Amino acid sequence: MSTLKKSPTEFHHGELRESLITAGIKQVESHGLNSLSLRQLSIVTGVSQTAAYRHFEDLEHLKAEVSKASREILGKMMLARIARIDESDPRKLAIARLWEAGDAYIEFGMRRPNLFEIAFISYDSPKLKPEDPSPWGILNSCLDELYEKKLISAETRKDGPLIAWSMVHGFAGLASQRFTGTVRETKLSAEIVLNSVLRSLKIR
Amino acid sequence: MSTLKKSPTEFHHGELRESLITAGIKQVESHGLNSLSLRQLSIVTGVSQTAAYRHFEDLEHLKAEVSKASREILGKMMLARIARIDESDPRKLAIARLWEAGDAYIEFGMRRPNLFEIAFISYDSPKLKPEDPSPWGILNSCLDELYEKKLISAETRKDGPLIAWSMVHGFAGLASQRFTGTVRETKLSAEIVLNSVLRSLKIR
DNA sequence: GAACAATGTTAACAATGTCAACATTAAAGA
DNA sequence: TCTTTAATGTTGACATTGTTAACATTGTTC
Repeated sequence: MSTLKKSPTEFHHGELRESLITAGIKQVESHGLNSLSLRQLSIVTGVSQTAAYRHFEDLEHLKAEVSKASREILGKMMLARIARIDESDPRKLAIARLWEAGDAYIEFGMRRPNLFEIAFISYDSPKLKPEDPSPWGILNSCLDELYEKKLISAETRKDGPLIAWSMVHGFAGLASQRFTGTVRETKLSAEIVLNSVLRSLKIR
Repeated sequence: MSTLKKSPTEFHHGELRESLITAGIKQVESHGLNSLSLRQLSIVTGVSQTAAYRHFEDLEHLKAEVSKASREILGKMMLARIARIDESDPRKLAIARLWEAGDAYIEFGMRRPNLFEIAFISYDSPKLKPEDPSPWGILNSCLDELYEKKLISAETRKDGPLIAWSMVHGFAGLASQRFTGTVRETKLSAEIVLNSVLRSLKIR
């Protein structure tokens, strides 16, 4: 277990900060946000109860880092879906990228609700620099591309991120809490929502 | 203080359950979700540390009730805004009702972010019956009215709740965390979002 | 190689969730 | 009315956790 190793010596772990965040992600994903504790995390990682305090000011800062890591996972999932698209028509490609990015966002909310929860819970108290690539950044790239390909207006380019993110984020949040019925229903609902996003952007 | 009184006798509080929920709302609103504790709540309410256990199975169940109470507050705010509308044209009235309901929802997220947070945090573990009137119910009433007035299609009546709620809920959540800049900007953004909802519903 | 910074450990305290045992009151049935 | 019982509240106790202080070990720098 990489989370258990202490390298290079037995005393110094070597990558404790990263291990703690990784263990935090695992813990939150499998047992929920409330189960996150500095002590248990330290022990699982193979160090003493208070070792984490050498890397995080307090529990809130640790949570903020796990939150950021969750958003990074989400960002990677979005990029992975975008990379998998097979489409030669540049216009269709631009639209497909927005669609897949949004669908990946929704899938993340459905499949990993606990990570989605911590990803977007008030995490700005301990100030963090925006991760790269962030979901917000990816969305803006998609809209940039749509604008370059003349598929949306300048005004829509300006308001689009707000509209698209609100809709997708809102649905993902509701779906992650099973507000929207079964998974099968949610799949269909996701299509409705994504189609509605495209309509809102008034794609030409 | 109603939360402190023990009636009718000194031993029995009389309305402890309601007092605890009310105190919980206050506590969450002013000091955040994490500050909620059974012990402190009991003491604030004027009873012993463990009195709350006669009314709530555990902390999670107490949270679920505070969550439900928060949604009820939101529902009342939406209804209050709807009731304040002065509009004689039935069609304009129906549209205004949806607008005001959505705007109240967004305002709730902005002005009372801590209540908004607990209102829509995974609260379904301890099963609860839907409160009355729920935000979801109010939204559906608005769409019913739009449909009766022939302002939206049957299909939109079906998909509308999902679309409208996703958009408004998503934006409210983002706004409650100041993702969208200053309050002034948020006011403008709210208009953009609500206009986008109306466009998505393809009002005739 | 010595001084210093970084990292990890141990011990301790307060706050909290929770349970068990007990006390008091209200409610219901004789 | 009186007794029994359920509902409600209290006290004491224990485990877990966040957090700090004091101390120990290791890596780094001059």
